[in-house]
Amino acid sequence: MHFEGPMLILAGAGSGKTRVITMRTAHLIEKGVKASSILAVTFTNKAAREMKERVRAMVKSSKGKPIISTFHSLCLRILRREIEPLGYKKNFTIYATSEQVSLMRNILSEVKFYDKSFKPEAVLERISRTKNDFKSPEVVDEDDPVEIASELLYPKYREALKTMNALDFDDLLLLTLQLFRENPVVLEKYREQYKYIMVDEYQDTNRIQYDLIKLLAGERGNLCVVGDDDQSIYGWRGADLGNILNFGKDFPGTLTVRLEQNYRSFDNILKAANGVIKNNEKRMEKSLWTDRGDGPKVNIFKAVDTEDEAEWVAERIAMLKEAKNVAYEKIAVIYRANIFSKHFEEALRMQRIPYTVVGGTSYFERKEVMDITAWLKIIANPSDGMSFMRAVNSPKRGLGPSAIGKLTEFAHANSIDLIEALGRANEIERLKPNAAASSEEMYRITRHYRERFLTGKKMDKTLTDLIEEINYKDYIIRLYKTPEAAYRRIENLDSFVESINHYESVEQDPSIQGFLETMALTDLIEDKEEKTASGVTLISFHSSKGLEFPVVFIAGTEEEILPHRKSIDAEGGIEEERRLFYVGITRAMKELFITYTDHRKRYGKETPSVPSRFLYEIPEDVSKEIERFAEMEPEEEEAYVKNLYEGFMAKLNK
DNA sequence: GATGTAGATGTTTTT
DNA sequence: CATCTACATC
Repeated sequence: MHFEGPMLILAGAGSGKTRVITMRTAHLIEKGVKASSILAVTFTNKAAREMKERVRAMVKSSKGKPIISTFHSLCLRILRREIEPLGYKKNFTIYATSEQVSLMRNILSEVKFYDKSFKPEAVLERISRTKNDFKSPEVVDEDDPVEIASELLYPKYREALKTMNALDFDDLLLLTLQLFRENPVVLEKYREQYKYIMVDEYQDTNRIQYDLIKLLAGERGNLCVVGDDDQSIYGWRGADLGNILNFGKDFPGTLTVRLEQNYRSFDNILKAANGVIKNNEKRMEKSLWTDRGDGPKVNIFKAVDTEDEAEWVAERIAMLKEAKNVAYEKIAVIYRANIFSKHFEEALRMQRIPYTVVGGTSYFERKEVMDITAWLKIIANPSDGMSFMRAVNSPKRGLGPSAIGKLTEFAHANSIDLIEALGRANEIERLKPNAAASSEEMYRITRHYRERFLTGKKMDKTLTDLIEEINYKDYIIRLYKTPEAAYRRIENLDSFVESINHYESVEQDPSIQGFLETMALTDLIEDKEEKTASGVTLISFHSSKGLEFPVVFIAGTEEEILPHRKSIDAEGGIEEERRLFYVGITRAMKELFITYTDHRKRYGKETPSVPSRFLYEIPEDVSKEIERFAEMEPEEEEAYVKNLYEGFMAKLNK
């Protein structure tokens, strides 16, 4: 019901965070606030989508729609309109991670810095941190060669992006901030537009996001943030816990509300979670409670090794299904690193239990999708050099390093982009006739499809024709030896064409650029997978945030895994790892199993495991260490033995 | 351009 | 141990 002025809602896990934001939005509109002057910012597309749906259900459509958007989409929308004073053109391209990597690789080899110790990824990570913390040059660690190199490489990287009229993810936020700082008139315009601002998952905001929000809220200070300091798990990505801890100081007159009632979990689970998280020093005192009753105790199981751990989890899942008829979809296995999924995949396959792995390679990181996207990108933004290099090589079209070198030189000398250089290939004297012909051919293709994408409809047909024209499918078939592999790739391509079709049908004003943006900012496969996902969920702690499952297994609760080896010495590392564990525990609604091993193979070597220090923080009266056969109902045991037998048979058959 | 191989490396990843 | 990558060799 809060109306104006700054507000902080400390919302514990399962306390109805999203509900609070949507209700307040509806309430504001009811009080006469214009819907379009309300801005709600989230981190994920999923959260934004969910919120949109809930608001739509609560607010009459005649009242208009509030702006509900992720940080990145919001900034993108602003930059599309306002970027020119910053020296970019409006048709800029967004570079995804892999494109950043190739660009950095180029830069490294150009500067002759190319020494194996300089991984483009490491340099980029460093640069990203510099961008996000606004880390000033004086704090450079002189002993760290990557840091020193990054100082040198950062300007080159920026410059390269700018000539290609491209932005990386960080730039979306950074340039928007720069725009607001340098351009009071523009800032004022957006301040007038967004009079009521809400931020979800505030504990995950980084420095830039904080500055952006603060600038937008301005004097008015109608800022309402929702978050849980105990669930801040993205410190390594620049999230600054200080943002939420100091909110009251930053915004005088803040009204703070704590939501401590949990509507998700049984009490024993909550007590375990509270017992763990209270050991953190850097937090705001709060304690979750529930009126749901105790529920079963938290089960802790010690497995012999990783294989045993995975098998036990799989058997236990089979048992839950058999004896209690728990649907697989209600069960999740949570682990520290994605690499651990394979153990569980194997064990579940053995038991013939269906599962879905969350995370891993995303859709637009797939080669075939990226190749075709590169063509679309040079069509939308001819300055995009990285995409040009990619397109020209997939499939190969008679333009090798030497021809491209000459083209680049020519483009540079005449201050034109590479596409234009292709069209004027006949003016380049040293270019071989074959290369010149290939150039003109490629020029013709890009021109032709640019024309069609700009004027015509049926983008999916145009795209299909483009794929045909460049003989892409033949190239894929040649590239992958087995027909199955090639087939899978072609299927992916078809679904890519399908997604452009879908895009065109839902968008009011579809364009090739709009499609590329949707692609860059949302994982196109997201919606699709959400509907088809079935079976047991295998997921990392990080990805599990925001989700809930009736039954949860937390695996690998050992020193050097949770807390992870690399975070033990890091500043604040242990506390963040503890929050990770806390997030995992609070995903469980009814039953929670926590496992660890006696010994496991590490880098090929058998090593004894040490139970995680966090295990000892779970109060004894809410947990129990269970034995293989212990605490089983008779029918459970029967099912268990039956499954054991079937699992054994499956192994034999395999 | 395909294939083989030594050598390095081993977290989390909202966009 | 398993996987990736850079580089050599055919």
